[in-house]
Formats: sequence, structure tokens, C-alpha cells
Amino acid sequence: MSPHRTRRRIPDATVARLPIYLQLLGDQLEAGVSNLSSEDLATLAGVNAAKVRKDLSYLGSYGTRGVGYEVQYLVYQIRRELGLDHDWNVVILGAGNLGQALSGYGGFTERGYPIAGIFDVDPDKVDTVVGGVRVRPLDDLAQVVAARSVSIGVIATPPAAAQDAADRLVRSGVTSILNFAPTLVTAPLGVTVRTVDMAVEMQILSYHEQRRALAASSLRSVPGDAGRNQTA
Amino acid sequence: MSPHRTRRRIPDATVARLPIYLQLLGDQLEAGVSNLSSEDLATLAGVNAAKVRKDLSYLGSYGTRGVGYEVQYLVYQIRRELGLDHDWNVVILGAGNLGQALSGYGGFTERGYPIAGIFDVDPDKVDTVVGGVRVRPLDDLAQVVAARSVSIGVIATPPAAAQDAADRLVRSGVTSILNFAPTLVTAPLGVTVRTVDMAVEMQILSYHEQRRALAASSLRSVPGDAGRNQTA
DNA sequence: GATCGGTTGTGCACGCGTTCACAAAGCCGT
DNA sequence: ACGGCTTTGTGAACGCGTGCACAACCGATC
Repeated sequence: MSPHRTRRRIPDATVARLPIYLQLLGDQLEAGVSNLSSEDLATLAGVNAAKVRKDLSYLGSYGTRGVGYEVQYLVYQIRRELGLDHDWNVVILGAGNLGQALSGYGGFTERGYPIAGIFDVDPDKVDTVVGGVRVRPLDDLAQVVAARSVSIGVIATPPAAAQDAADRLVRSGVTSILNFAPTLVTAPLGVTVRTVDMAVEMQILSYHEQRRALAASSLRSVPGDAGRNQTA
Repeated sequence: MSPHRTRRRIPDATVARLPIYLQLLGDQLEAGVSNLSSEDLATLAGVNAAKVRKDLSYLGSYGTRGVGYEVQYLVYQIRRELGLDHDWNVVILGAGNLGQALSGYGGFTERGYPIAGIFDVDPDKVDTVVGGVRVRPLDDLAQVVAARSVSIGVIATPPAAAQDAADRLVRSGVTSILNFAPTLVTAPLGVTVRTVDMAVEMQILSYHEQRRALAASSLRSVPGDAGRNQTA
């Protein structure tokens, strides 16, 4: 029998919020708070208290009725569930502007995602050092992935090269891909792909701007636009 | 009467996909394709054809039964709905690694989001030039926002400075904020805030890795893990 | 101008996620 | 030991988004 029973599946929406709770709980811990109610955490995260409780209940019953949650223990449980009880080596593909910024941004290593290597096809970029990491030729990818058991790859190439980069990652044995290129990237089943497209984000924003402008031009009172406005 | 009737509200999920369709349609246009069915577009976007049709139907009835959609016209309509019929000036707050990468990344200007200014509190950074833009002191923010009628601000500061940056943006008159700092940022109603947190993305990925590892360790056949695996 | 293959636009059912509301449960003071 | 106060954990209702299935419609061909 395994030490930890395989839990019931956690909804995607909850998984996306756990890192945020984790961040906030860590802050509170540093601030010397040792206990927290769902209401408190909800306020910090800018969400509903019931949602916090339901989210946390997927991890198990780690709260105390009448009291709240012990921050330290909750942090431990969330970290365990997210697989943060050990580091995850990552490789970055593409040493252009974004790739350089990512490798220079210390936040990754600090949060448990040390950079095992950064790769580029351009011979001019190979062997330059960005963010304390030497750029390697793309052909070394498989070797590095194997040697340092990398399971997460970041695509920071131009869009045209993104699918090829993904294919190489998959062939090398990477099973999780974070894609920053503004293109659809397909991978076989069993490989998780997430895309972050800044242009898409901007366009979503300008859609809302656009609507505001339209609403303002048709001079009407805003009919009940309730709902608080925060993010995380 | 206004030239364009205020449309019914478009669901968030649809708004998030329109930029992707737009991207793909643009590619097709360049490739010389002038007409496209919902099925074709769905394949390109990696989604269901019915979803494409429903998404597009929110814009109006711009397809032709038995034929499909005229790419050029559809591009025009989506651009109009997203507010892309004119440029949107943006300001970047924080000239660190990320801020520099963003301003160096030509994609913004190219896609209709020219950078009106990049700002930092650090006197050492002020007046240096990154990505062809001179870094300005934060105190100049309001003036630039007003002069160039900026409505979108990007936060690329350390987390501790993010809320202050947001407040300054709001005070200056910015109504849309894209936050790259790993913190909750609150803004008054009427201001849209979107947060992109790379650490969160990584943690979502490692959760899935973690689960795969667990599933593999409890030696079982995978019981029907259906569903295709793509993103955009 | 009637028939036929093809594609859109949408009503409907389903499923996931959010929120409410409340019973179960723990703590504390008396 | 007990009663009152507090907070969790969750059953149930609701709402949004997805996917199916099909009628309405278009263009082409005979």
C-alpha cells in the first residue's frame, strides 16, 4: 500500500487557485499569523469564503471547526498536493528577449523551479551567458533533459518555431510544457500544455475598453453593474 | 442613434477565444485562403466546431450557410468587436528584467499596442534606453497617460510595489491593467485587472506532473483518460 | 425552378463550478 | 458538564459554458 491514498480528482478551477492561497498563506506565515479562518483567507484572495472552504476540502479535512486553519500545516498540505515538496528542473527553449528575461528572473529558482538549461538554434546566441546560465545548442536538449530529469519545458521561441520546439521537448521526454509563443501547440495525450499569450491578454483588455467607450457614448446610466473587481 | 447598436454581452469564455480565431484567420488570409467553414476554423483552433459557430454568432450572422465565412470580413468584424480598429497606447511600470523584455519584444507595437512609455522609481534605471524607449521617472506617469491618452497599463514591478503601481495607474486615468506581479491587485469598479502569474502556471503544471507520478507509482492501467490535449 | 449536398445558427440537455444555507463539530466560560 | 458562540464541511440550487442535433438556408446543378 502506498503511503498516500490517491485522492479524488481536484477540479481545474481549484488547482488554479491553490497556488494563490499558498502564496498568501506564506505571506501570513512570515507576518507571524499562525491561524486563519476561511473568511480571512477569502478576503486576502478576493474570493468567496465558501469557495475557499470547498477548495481546501478537496485536500482533506485540515481545518478545525470554530477555529480555522493552522497556516503552517495548510501550507504543507497544499505544497504536497501541488508537488512542491521537491524541486522541478525546467528547460527554456529560445534565448531571445523573453527567454533571457525568464532566465534572468530569479523567481523561478527561488520558487522551486531551477533552470537546468536554456537552448537556442542561433549559433550567435549559443555559449553566451544569460542570467547566469550558458546558452546551449538545441541538439543538447535530450541529453540535458535525461541527465537532470527535467519534466517541464518552457517555449520562448518565435511562433513559427514553437511546434517544433514542443515536438523536441516531447521526444526528449518532457511531459509538461508552458508555451509563451502566440500559437497553438499540440502534444500527444499524457503531455500537459499551457499557453500564455500576452497579445491575447491585451486584446481581452481592449475589448473591455472598447465596451466602456461604447457604453459611455450611448449616454445611459449603468444599470446595476455589480460585482467586485479583483484578480490573482 | 449610434452607428453600431450596443450588442448583447459576449461571454468571457468567448472573448478569450476571439483573439485566437483572429490570429488564425490572419494566418489563413496570408496563405491566400479567402473562405473558411466553422469546421476548418475549429480544427485550426483545436476546439469544437459548434463552439466556433456559437462564438461567432455573438458578433452577428456573418456566415453563409452552405459556404462558410469570408475570412477578410470576419477578421474585420472580430477586430471591430475587440476594439482593434485603432491602436491602444500602453505604459509599462517597472524596467526590471520583465519590463525590459516586454518593451524589447516588438510584438506589442506590431499588434496595435504601441508603448507610450516605460517607468521606474530607480534613478539608476531612469534615462537608460530599453527596447528603443527611454525609461522615465514614475512621477511623469500621469502626464504621459494624459498626453497620449493611454488606457492600458502593464505592471512589471516586484510584488511589493504592484499595488502602489496599480493605484498610480488608476489615479492617472488608466482603466485596464495587466499585472505580471505575483500578487493580488485590487482596483475600483470600472477598472479591469488581469493577472498573469508565471509561478502559478508552473505550479499548475507541476500538480499535473505530480499526479502522473502518483498514478504511475500505483501500478494501474489508466481508466479512460479521454479528451484531446491542446491549447491556445 | 426544383432537387440536392453542404453549412450555418440555435434550442436543448448536460456537466462543471459557484454560492447559499445549515447541520456537525470544536472551543470557552461558567 | 453544559450551553453558547464560532467556524468548518457539504448537500442542494443555481448559472454559465459546452456539445449535440437539427431545422433553416444557400449555392450549384440539372
